[in-house]
Amino acid sequence: MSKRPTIIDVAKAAGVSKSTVSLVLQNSSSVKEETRALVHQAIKDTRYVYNRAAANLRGAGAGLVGLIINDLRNPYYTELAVSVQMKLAERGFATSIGNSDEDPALQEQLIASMIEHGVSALMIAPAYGGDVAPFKDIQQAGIPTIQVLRSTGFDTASFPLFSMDYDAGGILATEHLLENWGNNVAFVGGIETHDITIERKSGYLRKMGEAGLDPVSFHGKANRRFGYETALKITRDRPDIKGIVTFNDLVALGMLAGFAQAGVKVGSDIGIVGFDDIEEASQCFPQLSSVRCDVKTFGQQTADVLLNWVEENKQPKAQVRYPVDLVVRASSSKT
Amino acid sequence: MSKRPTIIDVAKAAGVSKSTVSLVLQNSSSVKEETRALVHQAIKDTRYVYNRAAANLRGAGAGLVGLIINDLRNPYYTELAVSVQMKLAERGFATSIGNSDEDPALQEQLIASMIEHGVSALMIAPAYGGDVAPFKDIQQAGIPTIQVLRSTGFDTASFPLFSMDYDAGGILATEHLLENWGNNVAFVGGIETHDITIERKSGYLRKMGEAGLDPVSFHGKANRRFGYETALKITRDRPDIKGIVTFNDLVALGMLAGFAQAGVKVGSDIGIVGFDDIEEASQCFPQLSSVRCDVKTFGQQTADVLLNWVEENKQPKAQVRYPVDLVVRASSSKT
DNA sequence: CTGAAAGCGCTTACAG
DNA sequence: CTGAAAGCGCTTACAG
Repeated sequence: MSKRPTIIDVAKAAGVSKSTVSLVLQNSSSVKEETRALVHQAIKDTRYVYNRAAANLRGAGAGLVGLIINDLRNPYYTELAVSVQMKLAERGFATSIGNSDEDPALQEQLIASMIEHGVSALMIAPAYGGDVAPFKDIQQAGIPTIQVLRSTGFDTASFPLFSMDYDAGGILATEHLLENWGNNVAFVGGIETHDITIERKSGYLRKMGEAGLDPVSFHGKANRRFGYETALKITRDRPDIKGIVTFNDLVALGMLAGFAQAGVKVGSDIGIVGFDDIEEASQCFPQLSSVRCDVKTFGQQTADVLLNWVEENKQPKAQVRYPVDLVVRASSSKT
Repeated sequence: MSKRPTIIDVAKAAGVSKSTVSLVLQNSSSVKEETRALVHQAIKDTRYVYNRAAANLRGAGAGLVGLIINDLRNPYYTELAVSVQMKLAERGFATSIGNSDEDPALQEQLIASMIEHGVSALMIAPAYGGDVAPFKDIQQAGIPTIQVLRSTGFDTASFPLFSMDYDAGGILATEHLLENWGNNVAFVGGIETHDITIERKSGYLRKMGEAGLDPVSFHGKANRRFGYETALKITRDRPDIKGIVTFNDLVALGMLAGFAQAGVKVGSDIGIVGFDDIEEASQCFPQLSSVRCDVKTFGQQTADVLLNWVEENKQPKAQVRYPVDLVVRASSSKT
């Protein structure tokens, strides 16, 4: 009741030395099956709980992985965080999480905190505009770290970048709209200078260029509100635009609301394709066509890669891009 | 480069003993200002990083708080998790997170993991149907723990319950619909047997009872899909229903899509009130009336209470309910 | 206000 | 296959 039992208590109860208990705890193969059973019974009897702080101090891994996300409220990143956390748990690791809220200063603080806590590895969807200093600290601490879903133009040799083939996604969306909704196709959403916007827009720009068409874009925060406002603006100022590729589904969903408000029928008056294919895309009205970025599978596999790096010292490739595809639904199917 | 510096290295650099360094690290008031400055300089020079594992082992708090959520993908809980995590970070605590995915077995595993990691406190939005065993373990480990947003009928003396006044919310929503949309008001969503469903429905049942009306309910998972399907079903089978209180906004948002699909105009043919007032409620079309449960403020304040429990040993009250109010928007304003 | 000493609960070579 | 011993990097009384 009073004190947490230690391996010494377990050792006494099992009638072995504490080293043996430690070995059993680590699933070492050099312990007789019989002894192992004895120890496990003693663990139950004493209600022993492993003390990771002590183990960690002595050099064992902390069994904790840090996950830092630029915007955890965005369902795309929520899904990433959940799939990563659940995969880590499956492999026996706890997850320390932090939302940097797109703020490099907060991100720096989170990184420092996680280093202090001795995380075994780090996965970061970075905020833009940060300093390199915290990354230097990570490097010095020797913590395996993967950047995900957003490039910051950062050293990918030390910090591999795992992302999606956004460029291909932009091509698919643009081709589809050009074929079905004529030449006036616009790109909506995303801060113009961010690398991820450049990536998600590149396919659109290329396709428009190849077709000899002038690209039109509306840049801004990648959220519902911006989509909503831009839908109203397009209705008012650019009724000639008939096809829209959005930076992400959130923007597209906001546009759905805006066009509904304005009385424009999406799917017959105008075609829209989102980006990410979050769950809601198939559950709104009209259902939203979207570039499917299967972030759940992405999260699981990337977590596996990171853990393999930790456990087997297998350093991943400097850059990996997962494929994407286009899911066509009512928002871009002429009725 | 090779080895992480320790307080001994810092002590050498500063020309003091390691005890003094430790004292400075803990902001003890019994160190001369001059010495303190010396030590801080040495910390910078040596690029020292505090080793929490060692501190923790010696009895200091881990500086880690565990957060276990039944459904982290639900935006209401995402917002809770984010606001809690950010408040904890502000107060110098890291957050270990786990999504139990409504699975009591997973929840049990997460609790075990967090106890192992020596969390200083725990906040749990519980899954239903769990065993008491893991809670016994928490109790034995003496970890301050608050249950949030969902009651499980569990011992609130040991595990205080912080939630919202759902009952009052149900009353507000029902009164509003009864006044504006006639007597045929239904309740939609939520698993019938869950305590939280009973709480969120209680105000509706009472108001209907007082008005001498028969309640009508459609129970099921609290998600968009169920809302969508129920909207189609109501259109087909119960066109007499003119007002709807939903279990949460997700269900209401699904109904918006379903009614749009069916050609029923929400806000003129039928009135809907959601529950939670997640951000999307004000960014969909038509905008959704909702019972506002300010989960962001709730999360921040509850995190503060939990940390005060940890740091000042102030045990919170057994049960606390935050007030809610009704936000009326287009979905229930007759046009 | 600061230093010397003990000890937190583990893991890791090293013997046997 | 198992035991005795050292030590990880801190904190905490206890002297001075």
